Amino acid sequence: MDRSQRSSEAVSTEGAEEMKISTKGRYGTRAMIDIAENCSSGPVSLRMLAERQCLSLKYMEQIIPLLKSSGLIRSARGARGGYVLAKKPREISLRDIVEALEGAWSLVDCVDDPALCDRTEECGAYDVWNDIQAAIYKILNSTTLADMAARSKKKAKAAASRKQS
Amino acid sequence: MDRSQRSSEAVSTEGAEEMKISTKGRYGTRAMIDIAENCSSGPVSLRMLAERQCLSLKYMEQIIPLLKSSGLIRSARGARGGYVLAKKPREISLRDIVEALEGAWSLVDCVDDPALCDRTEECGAYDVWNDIQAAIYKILNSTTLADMAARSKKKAKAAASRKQS
DNA sequence: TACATTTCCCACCGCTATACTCGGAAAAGC
DNA sequence: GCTTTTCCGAGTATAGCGGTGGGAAATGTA
Repeated sequence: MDRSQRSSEAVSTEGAEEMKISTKGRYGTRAMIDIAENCSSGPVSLRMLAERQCLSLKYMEQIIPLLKSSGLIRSARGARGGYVLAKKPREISLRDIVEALEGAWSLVDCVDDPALCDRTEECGAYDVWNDIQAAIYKILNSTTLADMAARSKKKAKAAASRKQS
Repeated sequence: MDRSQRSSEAVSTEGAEEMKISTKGRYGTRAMIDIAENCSSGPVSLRMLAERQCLSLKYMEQIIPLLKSSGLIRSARGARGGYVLAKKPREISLRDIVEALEGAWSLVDCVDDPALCDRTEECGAYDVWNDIQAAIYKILNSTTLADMAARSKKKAKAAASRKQS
């Protein structure tokens, strides 16, 4: 039980964890924001990223490939290597990111594939699930990495000036 | 492998089940709609409900208590017993139902309890998670059981007339 | 050329939740 | 007294979550 190298956010183990964005999704988007903010001066290594974001390096090594295989980032191996964005921050939506990390997703299966449930024709709840999913996707689609990076920068600045005063 | 008594919707076992409304949530709301539609002529038994909705009786026996302990339905034991709504359909929101079934819920923990993550002050993603959660709750709050029951009835009628023609 | 850094790959692990099934007791109407 | 019903507590198989750990291969730098 070596607690000296505490990593990440102290995952809460107390009940009812269902229907959440997983750490994969959250850590991954944080990684994307971090890369967006730091890749202007060359590739960002996972070591630095994990340190800055206070995340487990080994765990990130597992998450990052998902972003790469979806074509959101590119990698450079070897010393001074790391990751860079594959597109402009404006052109990467949060939906791209979440979908890369958590897979194509639906709130309930029957919304995506009505064949799974022969009751959609008579189900009074179906429409609501559909509405909720649409609302989520609307936000996911309209939020870009550029938006989030800007927000992050703004917050950092605000925090800094608060410290100074 | 007794497949003679096929129940429910054939839970898909193929990957990526994360971040969904669970069967508890879905079956439970369907149960509520069914009770709303059928309790005018006396309590509805789980046997009938499960049959109509094509759900496992034994599984429902486990889900229904959640709705009862949250005060959404009342029970009558013994023969001719069953369940009735404890309030008017107008006064039961989908949020009440989902919360009874899945527990108090948040998309990501730090949205509900910022103490869990000391980075909310600088996290560029936090606001988005918050927005999404708000959008979901807006729909959950504004949808009532009466709405869903009405929709269900309308759909059933449409289906029937389609069959007739 | 040696070396440190970095991505990459694969295996393993404990834990918890999901989605059930099963058996039986207690209540209540007929 | 019999059947119908709720009620209660166990047990179970499977899979995902959230990691850790051990290396191999690439690639800049001294």
